[in-house]
Amino acid sequence: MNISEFAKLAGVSKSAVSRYFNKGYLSEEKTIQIEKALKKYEYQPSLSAQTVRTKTTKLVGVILPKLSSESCSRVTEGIGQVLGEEGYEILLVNTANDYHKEVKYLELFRQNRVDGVIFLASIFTENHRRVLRKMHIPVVIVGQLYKGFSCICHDDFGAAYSMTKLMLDKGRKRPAFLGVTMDDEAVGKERYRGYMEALAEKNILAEDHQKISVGFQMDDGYQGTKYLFSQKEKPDCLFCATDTIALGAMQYLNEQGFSIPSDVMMAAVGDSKVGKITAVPLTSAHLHYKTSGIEAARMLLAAIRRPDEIPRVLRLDYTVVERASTKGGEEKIQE
Amino acid sequence: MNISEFAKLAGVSKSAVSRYFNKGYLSEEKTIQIEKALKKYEYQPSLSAQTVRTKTTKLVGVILPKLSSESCSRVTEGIGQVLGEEGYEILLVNTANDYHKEVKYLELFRQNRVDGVIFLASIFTENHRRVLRKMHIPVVIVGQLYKGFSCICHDDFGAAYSMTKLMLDKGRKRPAFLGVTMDDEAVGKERYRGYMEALAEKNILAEDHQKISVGFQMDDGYQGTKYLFSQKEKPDCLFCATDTIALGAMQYLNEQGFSIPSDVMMAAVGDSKVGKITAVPLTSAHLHYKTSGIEAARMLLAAIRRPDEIPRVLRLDYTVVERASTKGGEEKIQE
DNA sequence: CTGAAAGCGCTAACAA
DNA sequence: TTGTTAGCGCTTTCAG
Repeated sequence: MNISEFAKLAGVSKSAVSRYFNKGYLSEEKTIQIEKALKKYEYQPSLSAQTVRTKTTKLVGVILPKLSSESCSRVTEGIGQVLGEEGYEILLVNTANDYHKEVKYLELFRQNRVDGVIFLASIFTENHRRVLRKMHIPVVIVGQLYKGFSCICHDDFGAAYSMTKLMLDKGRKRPAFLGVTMDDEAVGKERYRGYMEALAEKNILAEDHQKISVGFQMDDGYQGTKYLFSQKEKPDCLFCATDTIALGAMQYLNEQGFSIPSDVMMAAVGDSKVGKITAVPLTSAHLHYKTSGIEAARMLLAAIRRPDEIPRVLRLDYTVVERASTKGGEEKIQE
Repeated sequence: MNISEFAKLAGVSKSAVSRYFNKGYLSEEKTIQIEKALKKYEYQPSLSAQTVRTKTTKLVGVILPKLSSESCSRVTEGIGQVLGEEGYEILLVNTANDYHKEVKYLELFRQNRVDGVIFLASIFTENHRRVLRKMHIPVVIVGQLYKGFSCICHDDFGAAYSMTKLMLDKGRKRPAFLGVTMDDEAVGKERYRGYMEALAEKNILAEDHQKISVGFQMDDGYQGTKYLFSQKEKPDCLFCATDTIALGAMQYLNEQGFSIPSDVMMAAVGDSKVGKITAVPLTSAHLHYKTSGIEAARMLLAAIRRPDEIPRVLRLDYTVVERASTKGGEEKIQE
């Protein structure tokens, strides 16, 4: 049923019906008439027809690299919460870590599909920059800092710094670093910088064989740790860029009979669910993923409503969550 | 830029442009003309205007109870994969376990928002039934069997049966059951039935105090186990309806000094990532979540293309994954 | 094969 | 306040 048909049934004009749904001027009499008809015929305006006229879709595109990752799904959960309250819906695309697809979907959204885009970013290429510059709808980037755009990011530097310092403050002298590609500014570079800063403060030198970059999977952490512990001087504490990587590291250390935290202290960033349930619970910097989603949605909505707003950056703080992997190992040092 | 403007720029008629994008009859000459203009002006047809005319949105609504749950995100991943290949996109709504919202979104989709709906279901109420009956677009239900609708589901009965039998076959005599609400047909009722069937085969009686229904969280598993082990006769094996619940159970058993599997064998259903990394890895029935998403998307697409197709049900098999929580505990019995 | 023209269902400017 | 009317950008007859 369309608006004309329904208007006739309700005994009012098309405009009255339109005004009813758009909260325009309407006498109580007609309002009641329409409401009565509504119960009888259950008419609903066509969103696409509305879109053709108003140029707004009430849709927000969300681009993410991987849905079945705890951090991404929590961010998306936050986004959905805010958007839902405001009558917007999520158009979700999962790029499965394919940067090619990221650009493709960005271009797709550039049509008239959505009113704005939230982009859970990992790595930026020249292609990203080019297509992002050409977007004529608001975009908010989550998880990375990208000059010239509105961003919600975490304090990756601070989180890594605190985690490393926590271990060094307990007397550990031979730290090792398990990170990810430096192409990832936030998780790769910033967390590396934080680690290095903590070492510098204690005048500890970080030699190349005490650092390694690996992939994001558990097994990458396993292999990386194997490498780090194949050196003649064994590390006495290990910083991991993510919890997942730390899990792999733990597995290797367990297999080799190292005890955590007495032989090797461990700390990571992310504070995912899994870190809490390992045999030795993992010390980690909690990142407020859901909050980042909530704030991203708010920021985007604001930008949609006043399109000439200048870009802004919101950096969310982290929370140190100390668990057994760095606790009570101090004595060992005193031996 | 709209089609008229672009057509003028390209030196052809609106219809020619429309035909170009819809693969209608068009001479090579005009095709080339349009392609040349396309490079220069980067015109893209408006999807909403297309929708007004064609009544198809190229959008599929996905309703799920919780995004940050491994099973849901894996299903959604599967859905996205198939849909992406076919040029459809996902309109995602997260109901946060609010059945009220499920119905609300179902109604929302009933407008002209989407071409079809995939519904990751948990509990069915009379409201669900009512609104589902009134949908005039195809719907596929995932994870539950619901008479009269197309469904993709798992063999919950079989999975629970196999897991329980696995433990009983190793000589365990005092099983206990940690399940969820019977309102959930699949996870609650079916897995309970599977458990009971395995017991019946061995002529083991299941007394009320050896069974309990709890929530879906880890702590619910913890509390439930506390109850089960507060009885005078301690169970020697424990079936859990989900891995998450089993994790909570493990935590309690560890704290109480029970050893797994020698004192208590454990098995669950779901085979989530976390079960692999616990101190004692968890035996579980692997459910093919991603596959269920893939098949749901395929089924929905088929229904969209031939709307008078009759409903069908696809039941996916499970895979037994035996890990340490049921291994090597046999000796204990022989004592 | 092509273009003109009608119309999808809606909103908004306008005059009443 | 209200109804009439002119489009929004597109697809799809229809006649050529």
